[in-house]
Amino acid sequence: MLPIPIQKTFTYSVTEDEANFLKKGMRVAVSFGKSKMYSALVLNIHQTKPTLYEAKEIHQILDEVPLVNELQLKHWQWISSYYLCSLGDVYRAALPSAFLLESESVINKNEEFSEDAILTDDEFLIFEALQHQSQLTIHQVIAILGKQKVMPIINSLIKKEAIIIKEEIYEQYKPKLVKYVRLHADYSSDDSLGKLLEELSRAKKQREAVLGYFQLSTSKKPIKAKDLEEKAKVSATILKSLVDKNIFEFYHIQTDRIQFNGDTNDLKVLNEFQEKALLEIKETFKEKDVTLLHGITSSGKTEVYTKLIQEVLDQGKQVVFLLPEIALTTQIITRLQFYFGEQISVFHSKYSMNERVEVWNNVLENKPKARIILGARSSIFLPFSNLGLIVVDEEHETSYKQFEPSPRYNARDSAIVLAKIHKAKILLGSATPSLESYFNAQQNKYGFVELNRRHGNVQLPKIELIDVKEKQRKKEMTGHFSDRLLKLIQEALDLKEQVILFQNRRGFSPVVECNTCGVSPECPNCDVSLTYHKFRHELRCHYCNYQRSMPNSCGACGSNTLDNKGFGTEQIELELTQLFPNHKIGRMDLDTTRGKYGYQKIIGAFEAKEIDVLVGTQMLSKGLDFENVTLVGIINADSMLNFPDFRAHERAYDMMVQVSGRSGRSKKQGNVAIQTYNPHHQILQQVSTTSYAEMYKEQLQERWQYKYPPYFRLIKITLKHKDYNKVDSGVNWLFKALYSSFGEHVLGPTAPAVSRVRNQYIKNIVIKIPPKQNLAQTKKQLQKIKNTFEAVKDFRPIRFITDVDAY
DNA sequence: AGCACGCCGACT
DNA sequence: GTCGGCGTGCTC
Repeated sequence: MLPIPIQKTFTYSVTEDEANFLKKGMRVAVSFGKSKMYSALVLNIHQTKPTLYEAKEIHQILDEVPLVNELQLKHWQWISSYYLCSLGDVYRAALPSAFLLESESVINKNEEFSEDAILTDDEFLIFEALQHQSQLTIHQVIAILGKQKVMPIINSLIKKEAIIIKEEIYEQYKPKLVKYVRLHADYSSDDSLGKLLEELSRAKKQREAVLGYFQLSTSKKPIKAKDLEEKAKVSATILKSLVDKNIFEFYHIQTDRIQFNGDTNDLKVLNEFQEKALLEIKETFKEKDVTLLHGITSSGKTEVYTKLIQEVLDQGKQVVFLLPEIALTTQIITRLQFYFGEQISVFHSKYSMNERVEVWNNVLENKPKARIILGARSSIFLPFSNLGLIVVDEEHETSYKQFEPSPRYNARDSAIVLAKIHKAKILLGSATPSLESYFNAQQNKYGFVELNRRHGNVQLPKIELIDVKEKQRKKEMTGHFSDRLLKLIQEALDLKEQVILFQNRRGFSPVVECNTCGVSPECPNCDVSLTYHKFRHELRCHYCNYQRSMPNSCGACGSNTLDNKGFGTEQIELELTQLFPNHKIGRMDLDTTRGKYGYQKIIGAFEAKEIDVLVGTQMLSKGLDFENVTLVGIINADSMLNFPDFRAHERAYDMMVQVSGRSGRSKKQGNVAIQTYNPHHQILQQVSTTSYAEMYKEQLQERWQYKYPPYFRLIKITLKHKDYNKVDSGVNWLFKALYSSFGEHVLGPTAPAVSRVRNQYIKNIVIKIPPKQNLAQTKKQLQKIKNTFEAVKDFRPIRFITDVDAY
């Protein structure tokens, strides 16, 4: 199997010795195509010689033991067939990139060559460069010649025997070595110490280093060079000179990059409701593999998880704890480490390549320090061998679904399959379960447990709807704030409590519009208007990251009457600094949380009460736990409700209930203020009374009526190409073909809200699959149609994206 | 996916 | 005349 999006697998030949050594799941380096080298994964070892071609030999075996086990391969196979992508796609997504080494061609000069005269100018240039540098990569050659097409020149040089080309692969993973110090064997006896110190009587610093060494050595642990330097306050040079004098010697030990230092504590005692929930979960697990835990915000789900995890650990099994977003790991990891200490490893995309390799290896070897994996969706690809439990926290989160690139898998659903493969149990937890999961629980497919008492018996927050239209009429709005919301903020601040304000849109104002001609500046690559970001005084496209400085006058009519319409987090932040000049305002959105520690910095500052009011996008809603927050304000609820998506209402409900849940988590009852133009909207009413069941019932009925999940399955097909006409004719052809197979359940073709992104035109078709229709069969049929589509040469350049369960 | 081969436009 | 565009086909 190769890490490229091709359906086929390839057969290579191995020697008998190699065949005896190789096992399924090991990687082998193979050349593929003209020059490329890939790390392929062994899927099968057989003796059937291919008839139509000569199998190439493998280049090298890369692993001592299989890197991927058979359970994983089974899981990958399922993902590939369910989500309609190639196995190669899954392989690529599953392994840390360090394992997927690719080759690069390098050229060396042929020492025997001397007839420079027969070389052309370009060829000579390269040959010249090789006199100074023993080796050149293709990229370097491109840079030297300043042109793209270099292969003909290189080929010609090879032909003239001036250079030699070879493929070089790099082992990308570098183990981290820590330098340790020990005393040279000559000084091992006790009486030699005095002698040694005497010898060094004139080298003060070196003496200190030796003394420091003896102080540290009392603990009998190996001594790190760094620790000694610190302890004795000496530099690395001093140590080096002692090594040169054969007094010390250095040695290295390979260590993991991520280490936990700290104590562990006993699990918290559960309150009676948590205890009851735990018992119920265990009860459901006797019959069901999947159980849904519906626990209202701040009900202490995490404590229930920890008990369950402990029991699985006691059976010697592995545990996965899935989180929708890395933003959450910071808080949860601290909480779980509090109990489980170094048994936890964390795994997500912001970890470096090397760190991920280490976690992978620790799981593969079933090391004690990787018994619990806490991580984002990609954690389901780790090489577990005896999984006992998977916890999917915030199960309703849409970020469990990957959209780009392929495989477009849902980690929650894939985890359910993974659990089944391991015969493990899986617990889905949420305060606002997804309709699909709740439906499955109601249908008795999943076990179902509720936890509806808040921790410490704090009451759910008081939710208040504020009618913005009314407030505007009465002239009681200051900017985007109603007098009521301002009063609540002031009250909270007076009590030295913290406030969270939620505005689901980043930037300053989404639309800049000319008041004279009504034209707004648009992105040259995408079909959207640009968003104004005040901080850098520029316009930015949120789809392709195009940016330009804010123009002074309208590009269409030239008048300087450009005005901001709508608003985002940045503007709210600005208004607040003006309204509350004596308080610290913070902002948390995509723009302020870039980088590995972006989240941590802001969350940390807020926890440390360095920030009084935190303005943010939906990031804020995700399970963060701040004990001093007593007010949550939703600036504009309507933008969430008027989203053209069948899940808009469900999501709006989730989001509002989740943000509300950030208020009043520890001692006193919190407040929530929701500003809206439409306070009678049923979803807002349901939010204000936290009536999940009512929302569920109503939404479910709509789903049935309009043929949506959980009743109907959805497959979305997206076509992309830079030529509009091409996409258009392609999509029409495709629609006809699909229609003749699936009839009225094919919807489209439609252009998405943003119909052009990065200069590519986009068209969608959605296939709805009725409950009775066979899924596998449907996918097969779809695959067939796709093949026919791609056989039309006019359509071939169109990107064809299939997204199963596109929600 | 990546890469070579092959056929057409605008430039040293 | 060639450089470089991308359409087409193939990779064990």
